[in-house]
Amino acid sequence: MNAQPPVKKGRKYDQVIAGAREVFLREGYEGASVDVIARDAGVSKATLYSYFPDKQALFLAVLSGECDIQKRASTELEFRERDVPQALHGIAESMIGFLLSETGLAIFRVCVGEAQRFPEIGRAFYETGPRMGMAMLSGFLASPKAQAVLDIDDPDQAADTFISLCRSDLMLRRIMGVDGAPDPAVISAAADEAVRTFLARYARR
Amino acid sequence: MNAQPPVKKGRKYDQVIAGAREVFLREGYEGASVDVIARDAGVSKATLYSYFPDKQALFLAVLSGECDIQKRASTELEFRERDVPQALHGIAESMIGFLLSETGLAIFRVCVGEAQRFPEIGRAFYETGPRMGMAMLSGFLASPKAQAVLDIDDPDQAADTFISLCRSDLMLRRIMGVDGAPDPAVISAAADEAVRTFLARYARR
DNA sequence: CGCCGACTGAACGGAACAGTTTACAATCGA
DNA sequence: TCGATTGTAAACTGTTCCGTTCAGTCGGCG
Repeated sequence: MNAQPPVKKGRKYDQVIAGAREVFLREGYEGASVDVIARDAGVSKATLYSYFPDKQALFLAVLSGECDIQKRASTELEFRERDVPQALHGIAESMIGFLLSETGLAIFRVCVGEAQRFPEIGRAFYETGPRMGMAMLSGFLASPKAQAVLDIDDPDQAADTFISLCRSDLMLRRIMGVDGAPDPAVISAAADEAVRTFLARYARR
Repeated sequence: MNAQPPVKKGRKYDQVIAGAREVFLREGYEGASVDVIARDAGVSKATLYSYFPDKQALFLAVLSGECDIQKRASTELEFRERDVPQALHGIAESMIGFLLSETGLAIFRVCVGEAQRFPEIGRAFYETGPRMGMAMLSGFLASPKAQAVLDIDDPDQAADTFISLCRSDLMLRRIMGVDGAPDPAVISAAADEAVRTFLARYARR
């Protein structure tokens, strides 16, 4: 996913990416037509094809950008709260919030749908998103500060458990279009529930 | 999803469905072409169109069938093990096994990809799959036998937690194509982990 | 000014696709 | 054996789509 666009000739590059992003995330790869992308980006098709050799390259460029965003979001998780349970609650809230956000869902949807056709996309999504988040969280769980309160042998396993608890029925209902946008109070309650279960398993006693 | 095919005229119906199933689950809705489906089903395109008015109806018929299968799988969960923790382990194993199976993944993938375009499919998947499984599990958790061992106020919430624990990083890696088919021992270990966390939260003490 | 690179709009070729039609063959009940 | 139902192969229609081409516009710069 590190293939830079061969040359960034002109000033409309960002515009093309933005339009493509919107259409691809809305329609998927097969569903998106290059004509629609060009129209949506406010750019002629000729211009679009001067930046990218074909539809697939454009798609990969868009997804690569989204993965970078995910990566940044993961590394910005805030562990420096006063209190370990509070820190966990904060992490759970921001994770759930991202998972249920329109953007987070759209990326997930497209990656699921296209991971077969473009294996590198599935890989890149996993590495920059869940894997990165897990690594961050695992690092925190292994820190002396966390270990003072938590009894964790396998931080990776524990991080997996924590994230799984965040990925609850709520997320499934959003993905499947059963629920609409979530109430912040609902997110907070879900985070609470996740932290309670996690502490029940891992709190020192 | 209850719209029956208008009439089941002839003997090739099942053949058509089988072919369509294979292609749709492999390629998604947009990716699947009717010509390929017909060829794959060993049937002429004219025959196909004598059973179904259009591609969309065929797609809905296939997914409707898959949902029925899911439903049956959910209702067949086995709760009558000697021991509650053993029962939970068995449930976790069969859930994880299904989630990671080629079939389970394919249905999930297609539903995620098409839930936008066909909202009723997202709904139907959720109701016949996760919702149904949750209801079964919730019923078990509320039963006197389980309540003797478990301290559960909100069985639905607890069922959600249990299922979330089953839907771990393992599933994500499968969906994203990072991992291949899972080793049964790995599934058993994941089930173990899920049950341990669940019991830590809900076991009476 | 005159030049040049970026961009446009529109058209086009060729392919794929959904769905229809037609002319013909297989199957089967009576 | 007959006739009706069911299926087939292949061509065909009309649309959509990707990717290319080209004549021409625009804005900046020497």
